[in-house]
Amino acid sequence: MPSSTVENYLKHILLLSEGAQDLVSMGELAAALTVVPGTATTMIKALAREGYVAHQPHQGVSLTASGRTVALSVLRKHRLVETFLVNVLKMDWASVHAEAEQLEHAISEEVLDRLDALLGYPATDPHGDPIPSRKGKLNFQVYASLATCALKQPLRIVRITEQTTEFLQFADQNHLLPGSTLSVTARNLAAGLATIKTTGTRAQALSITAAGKILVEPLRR
Amino acid sequence: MPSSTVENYLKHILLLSEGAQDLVSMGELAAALTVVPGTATTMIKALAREGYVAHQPHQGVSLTASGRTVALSVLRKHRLVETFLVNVLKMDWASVHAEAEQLEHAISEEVLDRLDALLGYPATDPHGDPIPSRKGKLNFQVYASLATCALKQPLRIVRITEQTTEFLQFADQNHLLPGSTLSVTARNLAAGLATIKTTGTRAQALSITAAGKILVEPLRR
DNA sequence: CGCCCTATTTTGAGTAGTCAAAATAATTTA
DNA sequence: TAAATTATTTTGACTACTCAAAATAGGGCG
Repeated sequence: MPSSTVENYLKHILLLSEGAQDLVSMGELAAALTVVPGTATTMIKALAREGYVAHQPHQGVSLTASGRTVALSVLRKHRLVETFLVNVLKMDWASVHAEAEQLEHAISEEVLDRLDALLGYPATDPHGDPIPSRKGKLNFQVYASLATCALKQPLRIVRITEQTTEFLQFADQNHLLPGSTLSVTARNLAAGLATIKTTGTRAQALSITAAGKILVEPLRR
Repeated sequence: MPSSTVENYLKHILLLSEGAQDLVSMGELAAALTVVPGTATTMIKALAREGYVAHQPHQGVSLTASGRTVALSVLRKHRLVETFLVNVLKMDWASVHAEAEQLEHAISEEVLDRLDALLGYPATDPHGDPIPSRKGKLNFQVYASLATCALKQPLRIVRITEQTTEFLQFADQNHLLPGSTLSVTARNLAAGLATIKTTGTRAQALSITAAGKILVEPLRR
């Protein structure tokens, strides 16, 4: 049974390689785990010895099949726990990430399956992040973001790809939740700004960086 | 913030000193934690340095006020989690102990309070063990057991003081659950046996050891 | 092509927790 | 009271994880 440290390394490698399909560098991995780069290197060498990852020295790291299985199981736990905390315990959308970070390493598959049933087998967590299936299938879809989508088109928010309390609180206060509908009225790359208009509120400005973290799909496709 | 190892040491000291009010010996503590006695000694010296326990060398160990606070908080988490697993997730009465053993170290006070509310502020867990209050008050009551109670008196089971899966399954299969009513028809100390009669079933024999783990109160007092 | 900058890796050291086995203290028994 | 038994403590060593700082490797730029 992998330790929670090992689970964290594997989970973060999975998250960092989502989208970008090449190797995860020691630098970004160390930053994500808030350890110094040397620690990440040491740990990755140990994980490689145990068959969880493939390490190309000076290039980066990727998950093996066995590492991916572990990572997906942890991610499933994380996202189902978040869903439980919000939907059942009515906890604050923005604060459940830290809680789930702890619980994901302490919960058994047995408990998880019952939680899944209690929640009605949700496909995504409250932030719109897809929940891996019990068999380890991650329904990964490529969405446009508010930074890349077409202008003046009716959109629905499907996912917020940033879990910090600050960002989630900001999104909450500006009615930028999964399910909300809106459109991008203008975008100025030079100024780094996008202007959006949510249904029922007035137009507001948003940095391109923030806009890139909010994924959307065209309304009634 | 104490590590989960520290939490486990403190919790077990509390459990072992329940009832017996003198010091907890290194031997029983080490056995409860499944470590060798030398490990327990080393750890207890560290805990004493941090102010969680008072250590009388060669005598035993007891909790300080601060150690007791931590231990009660962990116990509260453990028992509320067990109650949740049984009452909400409908898990098996006999298997939830091991699950709670993990979760008790990963759950925050915030989550716990909401769980408490969801469960309707229960006073005991599914085994009849009292749940410490948020303020750290443990409603400790001295009950008779099937090994010590009066004969031929109508009784109600209030608590099972042994958490192993095997014992709980045995209790379950023989209708010896908290709330069940029964009476002890005979007892033979020499043979180490008690004969009990549960309402609606025929008489059955029980070892005095097992009987001592089932606490009861007289019916309609 | 060679130097420089940056990322990575290595080295040495520290913390938390554990065990095996030797040393010591306490208690029981004779 | 002394010897024997038993419990406890100490010692030395090991695993997992971490950091600080020195060494090294790549890639880009002049």
